[in-house]
Amino acid sequence: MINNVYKIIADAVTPLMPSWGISELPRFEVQTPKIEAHGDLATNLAMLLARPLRRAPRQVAEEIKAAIEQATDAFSAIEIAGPGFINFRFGNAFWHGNLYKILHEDRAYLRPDIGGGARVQVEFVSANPTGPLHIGHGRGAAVGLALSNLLSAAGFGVEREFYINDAGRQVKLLGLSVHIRYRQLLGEAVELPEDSYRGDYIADAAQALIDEKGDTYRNMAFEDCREEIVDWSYKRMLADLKADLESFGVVFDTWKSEKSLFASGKVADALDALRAAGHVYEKDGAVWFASSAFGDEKDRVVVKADGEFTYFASDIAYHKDKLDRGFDSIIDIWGADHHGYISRVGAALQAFGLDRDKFRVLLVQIVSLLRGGEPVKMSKRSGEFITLREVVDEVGADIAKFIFLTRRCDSHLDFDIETAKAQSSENPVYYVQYAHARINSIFRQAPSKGFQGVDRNAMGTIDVSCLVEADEIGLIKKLCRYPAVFEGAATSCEPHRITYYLQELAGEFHAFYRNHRVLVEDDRQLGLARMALARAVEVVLHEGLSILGVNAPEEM
RNA sequence: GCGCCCGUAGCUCAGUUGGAUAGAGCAGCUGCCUUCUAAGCAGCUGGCCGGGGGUUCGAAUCCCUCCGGGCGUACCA
Repeated sequence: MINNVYKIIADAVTPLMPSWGISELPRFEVQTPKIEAHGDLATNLAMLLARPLRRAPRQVAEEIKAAIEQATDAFSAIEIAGPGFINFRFGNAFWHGNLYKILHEDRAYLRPDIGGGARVQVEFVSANPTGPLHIGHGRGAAVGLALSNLLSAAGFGVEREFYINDAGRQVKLLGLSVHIRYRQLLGEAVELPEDSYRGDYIADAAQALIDEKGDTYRNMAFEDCREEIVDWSYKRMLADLKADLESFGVVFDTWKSEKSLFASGKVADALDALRAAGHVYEKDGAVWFASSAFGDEKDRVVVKADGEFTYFASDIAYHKDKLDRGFDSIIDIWGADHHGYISRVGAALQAFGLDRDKFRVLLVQIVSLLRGGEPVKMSKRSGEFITLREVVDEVGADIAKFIFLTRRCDSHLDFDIETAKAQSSENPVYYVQYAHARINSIFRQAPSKGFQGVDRNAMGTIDVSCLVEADEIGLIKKLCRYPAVFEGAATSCEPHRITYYLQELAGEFHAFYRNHRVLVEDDRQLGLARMALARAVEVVLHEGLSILGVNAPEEM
């Protein structure tokens, strides 16, 4: 809609350019005004032209208005207002026409193609397989899921990836922790080191190891069975992560192993390539990547003096590998505490001669878990924390996801379990789902109210021209805003815009529902038209919720 | 010290990438169930957009500078 109008304006005005003495139009905007009195769409073109033409903006606006009226009858009114805005209004027929597009579930309408098939990889969660997921991972998962759905709907070829940190110190520590617990369970008097993992899940793993392997590793030094135990332990943890994510509704396309990057020589190759290009040097017994040459604050170590690779070394190889796999862009979703890594990873990509603009990071801020307004105490060291699974079991996946998506991801989020659990108006999820359920209820009632045999999947043939009341037209206008919201959300990678839109749409529907009967028994035509409108609302609610990864229930 | 993020109603937060008179939800008051689901609707109250400068037709939004909060600043992950 906006794009069409942009073109109409540009085409209508182009013939005027010679007389204005300009060869190019400024980058003007077409927007939906906040206030209804300002029309359905507005452009700032006249104000932008005022300066180069050295004329009063309203005077320029008059000229533009005349040109547009000459060129098209698409608008029912064109008005000049304020400092020089040109406001456009559409007639009811225009809105009825748009309603048909939604009723035909025109994909090109609800899902404008902005990706053009470009391949995007979204990497998210990527939690260390050393313990259960916590609430922060849940937020990352919800954002990653919604973003993937959004981009996929917008015409990108999306691949969801989970990066497994199965090569570093953390998984070794996990293995050690499990081994020691294992020996304790078998009666040995051994102590857990200070920095090891604790928590019941370690003991559970140790018990499972006994069940599976007996006392095979009982009298062995950790070093002698390290590989087997580490391997066994993290795979067990990973299986749990995967199961938790699946029950949260998140499924990945690929699981990329850090260890495999080492095994295939990609880490060594990447460092060699940097070395060959002169971006690597040795100092103090360590190997450094000269990232400061590419905008990083300082150079970074890639191989420590003890010969171990740093986490950053495999990260360099990993991100190079992502682009080598042919993605047009790669999006990482990280916890906000990792923001310092953005510039160094970007530096590495640039050093390889790759386009670092293809690399984008979404930072997801910390989640504060509350219960009834009080912070929930969590201590990682003692293993006392509430897991994502526990939260999801308590409040439900839909609610958790929706709440995670009610904020921009770079702002802090308070997640109150009690509030989330409450089946009350405090809960925005229900508000939206309820609208969807109400519409379904209408269609269930229809046959008993004189509307037998109305197929709600085929309402595109119903004459809706009798929908002329302010509530009705307003609701249609709201529906027509969806594509623009969708496009904005996709291009800015901000799925929360969909969340807000859905709340607004649900609100308008609830008001409409309260004020007008849909199944009007003494006016069949009006009843059918309103059913068509309700159906369109249902389609858009369903569409939006599906992007958020939230269910749209038919009954509540 | 340096870097990144944030500061908007009592609380939690949006704000269409610089637009017109600043928006929701919750909390607080007031009404609305004999009619398709009251998990709902209508109304009232609530603001120096952290402070101060600047950029321009126009700033919550961009720049500078203070104040205040979070995070980062490892041969940790």
